[in-house]
Amino acid sequence: MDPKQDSDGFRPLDREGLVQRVARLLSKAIVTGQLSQGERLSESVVARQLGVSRAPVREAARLLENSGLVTYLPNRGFFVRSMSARELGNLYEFRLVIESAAVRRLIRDGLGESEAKLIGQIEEMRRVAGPGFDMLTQVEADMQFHRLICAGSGNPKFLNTFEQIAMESELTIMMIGRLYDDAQRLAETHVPILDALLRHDEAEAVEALRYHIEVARDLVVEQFRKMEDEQD
Amino acid sequence: MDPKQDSDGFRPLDREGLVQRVARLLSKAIVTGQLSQGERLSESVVARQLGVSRAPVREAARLLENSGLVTYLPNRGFFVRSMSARELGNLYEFRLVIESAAVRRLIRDGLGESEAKLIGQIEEMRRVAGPGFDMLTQVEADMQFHRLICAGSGNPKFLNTFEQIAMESELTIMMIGRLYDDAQRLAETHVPILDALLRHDEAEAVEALRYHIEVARDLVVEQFRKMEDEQD
DNA sequence: GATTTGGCGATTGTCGACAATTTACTTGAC
DNA sequence: GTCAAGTAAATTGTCGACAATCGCCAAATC
Repeated sequence: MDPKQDSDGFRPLDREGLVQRVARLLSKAIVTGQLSQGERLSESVVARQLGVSRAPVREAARLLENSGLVTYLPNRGFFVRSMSARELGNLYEFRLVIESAAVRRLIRDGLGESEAKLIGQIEEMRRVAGPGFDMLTQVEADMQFHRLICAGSGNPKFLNTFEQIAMESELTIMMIGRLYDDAQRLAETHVPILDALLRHDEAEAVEALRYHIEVARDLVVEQFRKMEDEQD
Repeated sequence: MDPKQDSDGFRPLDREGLVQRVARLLSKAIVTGQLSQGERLSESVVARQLGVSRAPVREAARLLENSGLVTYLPNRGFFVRSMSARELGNLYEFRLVIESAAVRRLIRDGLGESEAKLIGQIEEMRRVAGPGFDMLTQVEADMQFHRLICAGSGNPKFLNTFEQIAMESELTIMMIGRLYDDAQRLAETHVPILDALLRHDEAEAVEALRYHIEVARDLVVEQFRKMEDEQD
C-alpha cells in the first residue's frame, strides 16, 4: 500500500468545521451587502436562521472580528463593521506598508515559483475584467495577485497580516458597488509591478506598487465620499 | 498554585469580562514560563483550575491565538506556541516594518503629546533597568516605548498589529530567560530613536529604530541558538 | 514479527438552559 | 410637556451535559 502522495494537492477531506462554514456564510453575506453596515448581528437570530446553536455562531463572529468585518462591543454584541473615509485611508496606508515590505523580500530572496503564479494571475485578471463577470470575481482576482506577493515573501507574517485585512479591503470595495467600469484599467496597473519584479528592480517595484495602491485608494475613497454625500 | 495575583499593575476593574481575566492569567502563565512551550492547554483542566466553565476559557484561548501565544489544531485543542529561530527572525523583521512605518507617520504628523510620553518612558526604563526589578517589568517597560510609537502614529492599524505581536515578542524574550545583564545597555539604545524623533529627522529615526531592533534581534536569536544547542 | 483493525479513554464540538446585563418602555412627578 | 426613575423585555454571559472525534493500545490477521 503506497501512502497518499503528499504533493501539492494534499487535501482529500473537505471536512471543514461548522464554525468555518458559518464564518464563510456570514462573511459572504457582509461582503455582498446582504447585511448593511452598522447592522446588529444577533447571535440568537443567526443561530436560529442557520439551524445551529449560538456557540458556533459566536466563535465564527469572533473570527470575523479578526478579519475586521465585524466589531464586538462587550455586553452589546456583534455589529457589521462600518467604515469612515478616514479608516479607509488608514487601511490602504497599512496595505502599502505590508505589501512594500513583502515586495522587497520577494525580490531579495528571488521570485522562485512565485514568478509563474504572478504571471498567471495577471492573465486571470484580464480574463475576468470584461463584462459578464460579477464584481466579486474581479475583486477576488485582484486580491489574489496581492496575496501571491505576500505569500511568496518568505515571511508568513506578511501573509497572515494580509489575510486579516484582505476581507476588510474586499468589504470596502464591494461597498462602493461599481468599481466595475474601471476594472480593466485597474487590472493593467498591476503590470508595472510584475515587470519590475521580473527585472528584480526593488525601487521600481515598490514605486509601482505605491502607485497602484494609491490609485485604488483614491478611486475607492472618491466613490465613498460621493456615497456619503448622497446619504446626507 | 498561588491563590491571588492581584499585584500586577493593572486597574482592578470588576467590569472587566471574565474572558479577559482568563486571557490575562493564561498569557502571564505562558510569558513567565509556568507553561512550557508545546504544552497542551486542556480546556477542562484550565476551567477546573480557575473555577469557571469551558466557554470563557475557550474564548480566551482564541484571543491568545490571535496574539500568537497559542496555536489551535482542529479537534485537538490549544497548545502553547513553540518558536523556531527562523520564526523569531521573521517576527523581528515584521516588527521593524510596522514600527518604521509608525515612526514615519509620527514624524510627519508631529509628535504632539507623544513627545512627553516617550521622554517619560525612557525615564521609566532607566528606573527599572537596574537590579531589584524582575525581567518582566523591564521587558514591559521596553515594549511600552514601542507601543507609544505605534499608538501615536495616527493609524490605529499600526497599534493593533503591534499589540498582536507584542505578546509574542515578550514570549520570545522571556524564553531566553536572562537578557537581564544587558537591560541597561538595551535601554540606552532607545535614546537615539527619541533624539531623532525630537529633531523630526525621519531618516535618522528609522535608522536608529532599525539598529535598535536588530541589536535586540541578534541578542535574542543568539541566546536562543545557544539554548537550542544545549538541548540537543 | 509487523501491520491492520477494533474498541476504549480522553478531549473537543455542540447544544439548550439559566444568570447577568443592557435596552426600551412605561409610569410617575415636577 | 419634559425628565427621571422603575420595570419589563430582549440580548449577551456563563454554565453543565451530551455527542462527535481523535489518539492510544490491545487483539487479531497475514
